[in-house]
Amino acid sequence: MPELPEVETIKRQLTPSMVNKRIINYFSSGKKLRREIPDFEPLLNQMIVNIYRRNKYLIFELDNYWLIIHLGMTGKLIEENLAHIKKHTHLLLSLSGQSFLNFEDARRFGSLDIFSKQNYPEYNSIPLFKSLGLEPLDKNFTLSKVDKLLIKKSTAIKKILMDSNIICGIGNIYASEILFASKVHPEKLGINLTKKEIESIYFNIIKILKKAISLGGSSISDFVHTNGRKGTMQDNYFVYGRYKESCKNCSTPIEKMAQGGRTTFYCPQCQKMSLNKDV
DNA sequence: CTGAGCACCTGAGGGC
DNA sequence: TGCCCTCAGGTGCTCA
Repeated sequence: MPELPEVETIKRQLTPSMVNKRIINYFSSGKKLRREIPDFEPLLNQMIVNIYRRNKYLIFELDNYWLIIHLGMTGKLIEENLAHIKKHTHLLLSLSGQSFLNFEDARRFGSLDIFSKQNYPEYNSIPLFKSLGLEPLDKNFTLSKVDKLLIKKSTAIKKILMDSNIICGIGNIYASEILFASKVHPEKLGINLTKKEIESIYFNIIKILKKAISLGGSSISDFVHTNGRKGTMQDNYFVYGRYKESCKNCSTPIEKMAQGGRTTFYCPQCQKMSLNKDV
């Protein structure tokens, strides 16, 4: 479910209300998620110092630990005033100030991990983050770095955009939207992209992710904010989920195809496969 | 190195 | 009402 804008939205909503609160109790379903879940006992009496995001992971910095949450496809983090264990609650944190953080995940593709700060003083040294690529909203996400990464890959650009070891946080929705905005065919190989195409992709990554964040992310079926409300970026899609609907730019019916087991949406007119590399 | 296929799960929606 | 099928914002593994 959630891509960078959705996870960033959750981070921004949780930060003001959770930071400086103390974990005083917890409930764990004990069920296996993407991985076996850890023992949460060490979290007791830990203060939430800060909350970060890396790729699609939420990172809770505690006094002595890092609590790492991935929402998978259907994960939710809901703040509530009552302890309410629901059908798909996997972790319920009881916090000082009579508030509760409920992690629900129906499909269980998410993950919960704990690392000690003694072993990993900086969260970037945690194994989960070791091989991750560039953060699109960081200062060091530069055109020249993106150019160097894309131009050497003989892989379809859609798959490159979704590879978090190259660029972080772009999933199936935003990859399609970024390529439409950039007028690049999803199957064009990295090595065949022109300078102009790379530049356009670079700027549209930033523009579209920021726009999605400003709209509170996309709510298609599962994603909700920490208060249960929905984001509105889904009303602004140009291609995703618009198969056979007319292109908002040229009225051509939107096409879809499979790439790496995921559905890619594109406009066959606006995103023609240009074969020449240098124009 | 590359891509396709599949596996991990539950739930929603369509067709009959 | 029920069954069977397909599909879904993610990731990571095998195999050719």
